[in-house]
Amino acid sequence: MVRVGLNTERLARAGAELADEVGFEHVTVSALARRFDVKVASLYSHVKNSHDLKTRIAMIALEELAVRAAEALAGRAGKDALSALGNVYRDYAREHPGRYASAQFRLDPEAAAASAGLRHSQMMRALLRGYDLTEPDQTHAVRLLGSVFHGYVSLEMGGGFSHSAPDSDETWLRTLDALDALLRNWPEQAPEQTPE
Amino acid sequence: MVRVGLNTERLARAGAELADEVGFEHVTVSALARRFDVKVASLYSHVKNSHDLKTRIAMIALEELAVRAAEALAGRAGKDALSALGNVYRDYAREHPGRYASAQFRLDPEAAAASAGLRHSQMMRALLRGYDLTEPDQTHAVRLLGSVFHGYVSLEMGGGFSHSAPDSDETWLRTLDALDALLRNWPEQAPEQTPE
DNA sequence: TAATTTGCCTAAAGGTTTTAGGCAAATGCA
DNA sequence: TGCATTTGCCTAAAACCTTTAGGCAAATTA
Repeated sequence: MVRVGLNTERLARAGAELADEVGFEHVTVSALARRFDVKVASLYSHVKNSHDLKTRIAMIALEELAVRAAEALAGRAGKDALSALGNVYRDYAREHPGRYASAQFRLDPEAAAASAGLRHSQMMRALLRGYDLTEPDQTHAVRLLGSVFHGYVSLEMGGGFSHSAPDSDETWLRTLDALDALLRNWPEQAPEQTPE
Repeated sequence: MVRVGLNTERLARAGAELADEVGFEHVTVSALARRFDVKVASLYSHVKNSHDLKTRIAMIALEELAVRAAEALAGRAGKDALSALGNVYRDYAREHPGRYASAQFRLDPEAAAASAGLRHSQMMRALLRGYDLTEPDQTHAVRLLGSVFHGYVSLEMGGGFSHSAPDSDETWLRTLDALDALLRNWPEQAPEQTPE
């Protein structure tokens, strides 16, 4: 009886690869066992359950994204930094669709705290130092940036922008232009609207 | 042997309710059968398979969203229309989280064509008539708006903005302000950046 | 009323999840 | 080196979900 050498780390990494190949929603403990040519039950010594496996995959993705983001931001500021950060998310989603999807997996509070999630918002804040925003606008802007990046990438991955002109690459560039313009020219709180 | 009176329509509607109660990802043919107190196999006369069921739920959600959006836009223009449309998506997601999630379900081309998807982008375009954008900027703006609305709502639903100040409602208002400012002041294509 | 269609059923096969208990390989220690 | 312990993968089994096939009875139509 030869041992394959499974462990939690290897399983999670293989799970991440599997996610990229078949989609995060099709990652199963069974499929992972098959990939190691091992019986399913064997995995349960290394991973608590299916949810645990998915959580670990998500943590890998968040970590990889954070590393790339930090690299991308190093030495850049302003629009240059904005584009670089946006491209990190977009490129990662294209290279690793399953991992990217996993990063949206809802983590329980404990996992969330241990994840790279906080670093992501810290990097957004670092980026915003190149613009002239103070609290609470900075927080609003962090959330807006996150929304645009995530929203754009997920709609694009879902095929929302394909098969219609103009090219999605073009829109992406214009989106970055628009965000930059918006951040440089962040509006005051709008006066209350008076209906009629 | 009493008949419950199943049909495709009722199943899809019940599926949508189920989605709101247990989450779209936990909608199963089995659970739906249980809800009608009927054997699982019975559903397969009305619904092709699990994927078909989910597709139908997504179509319901897209349709309901389109109806709400049309109502919200009627008689409004500019920022007023922008806010109304954004609130449609956000409020729908809060009232019907499972249905909202289903609207992100990737439809195959045939279902997509038959869905209310097109009406959604047409309404975005209608909204943008209140701003001064011509093609291809209008398309860019449609995509940006879709990204922000979807991104914001899905991050907010995922708990991304909770437990931290300022309030998510506040950010939402400022996000609408920001989008309005951006659309009123849509930037020219930015000059190419020269690295170094 | 008879014929047809339709609706729900039983049966069954195959896949995923998860727990329990067991044997053998690897490791640690005398 | 030899023995004890730990660890890794196994078999077995229960529970649940998906899907197909074939059947009988209720509803519909002629």
